[in-house]
Amino acid sequence: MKLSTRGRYGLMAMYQLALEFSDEPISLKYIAEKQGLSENYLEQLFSNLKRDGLIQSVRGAQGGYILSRLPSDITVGEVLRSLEGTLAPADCVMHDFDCSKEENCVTKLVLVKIKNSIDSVVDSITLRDMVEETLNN
Amino acid sequence: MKLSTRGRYGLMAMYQLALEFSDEPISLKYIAEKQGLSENYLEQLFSNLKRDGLIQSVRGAQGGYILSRLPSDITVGEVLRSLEGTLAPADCVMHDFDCSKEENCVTKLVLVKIKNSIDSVVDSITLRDMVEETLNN
DNA sequence: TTGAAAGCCGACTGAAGTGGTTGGGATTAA
DNA sequence: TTAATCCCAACCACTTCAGTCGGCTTTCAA
Repeated sequence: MKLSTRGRYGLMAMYQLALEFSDEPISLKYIAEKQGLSENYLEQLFSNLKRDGLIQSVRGAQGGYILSRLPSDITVGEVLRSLEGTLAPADCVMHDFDCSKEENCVTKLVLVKIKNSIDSVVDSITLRDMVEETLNN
Repeated sequence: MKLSTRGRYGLMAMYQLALEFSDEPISLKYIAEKQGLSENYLEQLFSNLKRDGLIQSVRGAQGGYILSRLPSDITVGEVLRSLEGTLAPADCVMHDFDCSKEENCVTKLVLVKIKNSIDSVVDSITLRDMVEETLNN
């Protein structure tokens, strides 16, 4: 029931982008150093985030990445789902899943409750919230 | 962010024990058949559940397992933690973990919120709740 | 104009985790 | 005494994880 490093690292990186949000792109190298992560690995994660429209890239020297939207308009849930896939605790809780033993599966009801609870938390926190939480300390 | 089969299968098995709760032990073979699970695999899971005092075993022919407490007194959280370990979405959220970058880690605040949310859901559902949910359908 | 800085992309890899299986005990009711 | 049952440890194939590596392409700045 662990979040993989993809989700965690990606969130740390997105937080950094939010923290230094401006019209200037920020390089992967900088983010990796700032957060103590592998630049090459982060690259893979950013490809997901870009594909899902959460960040934009600027190629060439002095290039880097920028958030596609305001930090207040990007939720932790969007970031995690982009990197981890659905946050359902089991496949049978996903929309398009056809569970053969649909009836009689009380366990599924429990799993759905867990999923909803996770969703409601991560969708209620934005990158801006995270930034503000830093500033308050 | 998935629950492994350990947690899911174990919960299904415990549900079966709750459903047929009496003073007679129920054999692993029966549970495995009833829920469509591997008997040998379930065995491993039951060793955890027994170690953690959630079930008691009766050896020998006509033996099997019984819940150690009333279904209404065993929560889904206890079952899942016995099988999966802590339900924290990352190691840094566990009690005894010493995170080197303790400060400056906003991500951890988010992870803690996720953990608390999961805990409160699974600790609020008992095996009896699951049984009742079946009977209502 | 040319080199360095950056993003882009696909292949590869060692280590760990998952989801079991197998075999051989020890106990006990019938 | 035998079959049913729990107990235990080892093994295994497969997948996922957490990166690394090498070689592109694009673009700014000197």
